[in-house]
Amino acid sequence: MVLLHADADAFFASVEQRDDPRLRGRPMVVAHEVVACPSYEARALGIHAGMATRMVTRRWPEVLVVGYRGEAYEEASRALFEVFHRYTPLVEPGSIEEAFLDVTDRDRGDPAGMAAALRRTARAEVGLPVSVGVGRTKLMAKLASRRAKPDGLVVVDPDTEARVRPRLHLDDLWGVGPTTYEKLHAAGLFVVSDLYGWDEERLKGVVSTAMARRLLSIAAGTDDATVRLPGPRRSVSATRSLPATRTRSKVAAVLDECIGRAVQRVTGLDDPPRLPARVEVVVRYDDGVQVLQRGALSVPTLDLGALTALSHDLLDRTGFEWDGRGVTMVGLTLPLPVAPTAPPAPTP
DNA sequence: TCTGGGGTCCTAGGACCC
DNA sequence: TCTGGGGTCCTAGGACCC
Repeated sequence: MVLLHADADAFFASVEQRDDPRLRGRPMVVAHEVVACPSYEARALGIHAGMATRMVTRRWPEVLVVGYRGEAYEEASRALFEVFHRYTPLVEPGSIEEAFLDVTDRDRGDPAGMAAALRRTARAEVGLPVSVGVGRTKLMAKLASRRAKPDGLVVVDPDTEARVRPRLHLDDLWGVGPTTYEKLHAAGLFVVSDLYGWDEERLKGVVSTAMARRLLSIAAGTDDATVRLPGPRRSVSATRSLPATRTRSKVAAVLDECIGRAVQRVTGLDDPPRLPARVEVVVRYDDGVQVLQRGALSVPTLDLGALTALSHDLLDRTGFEWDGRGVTMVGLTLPLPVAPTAPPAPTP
């Protein structure tokens, strides 16, 4: 197997720098209330995603701030994936800006050459820097692209893999987050080689069944190398951060704007559109706590009136008005049914 | 200092059925 | 009337990813 993991660097910021020459080579951030994506020049100053925008501009007045342009990023993503598909039909999106590509038997024995060609094409035609990692499994390709950033290429060949794999730290594994690592740590497991000698039954006493299987396959070198084509989108969400507020009308107005955006995106997804049967409304408070409320529509619909009525109901149920904290984010998710029915087969 | 504005997947438990 | 074993579907809640 030869897998590539292609990952655009500082994606939102790179799109902005591409579209506005005045931003190129300068520290800048894509941000609303907080920073969503700093350019590499801004990262060099110590700026990272999640910082309050006001703090950034106060401390680094030379940093330019631009707003979030969702449609521009989606268009750039489409162009990027169009390039990916020239190298193989087997493309599994990881997010708007990254994908696994299975190029087994297509790379003419020169995966590095193919990866370099992909990077050149993305740069020339889409105008974006893309880092690429090459490996035998998804994990290896992913670790390689992480190592390749920014704007680089790293190949993990079998010899390198054999050397590196046992020494991988468990919290560097994709899929192992703080909660899981805490459990592994408590069981005395820190690196991949610590898993040698463990079996599934025993590891299931530490982490969930699925996680135990995944970890043991990583230790055995038989981890996931299957690139899966994307299925239909499972949900669409729209959220928006705002300056901490307790004013009901402000929160409701931002939520209404999110409903509009989400409905538009669902409508653009399929023809005819799939209709949500439920709505989830989320609120984040200024102490960082998030509250989610879910509710069912009486009938699946994209009708703005019905969605707004239910969403406002759910918003009330989050208790945002009376618990004294300010609201710093509000939004909603529309879970979508898997495609209703396949189109009828053509009649012979 | 643990976020933005998006997403996916897993698991537990209840409802319901035979 | 109660118990039991087994299956499926749905939802809530988390963990995790960029």
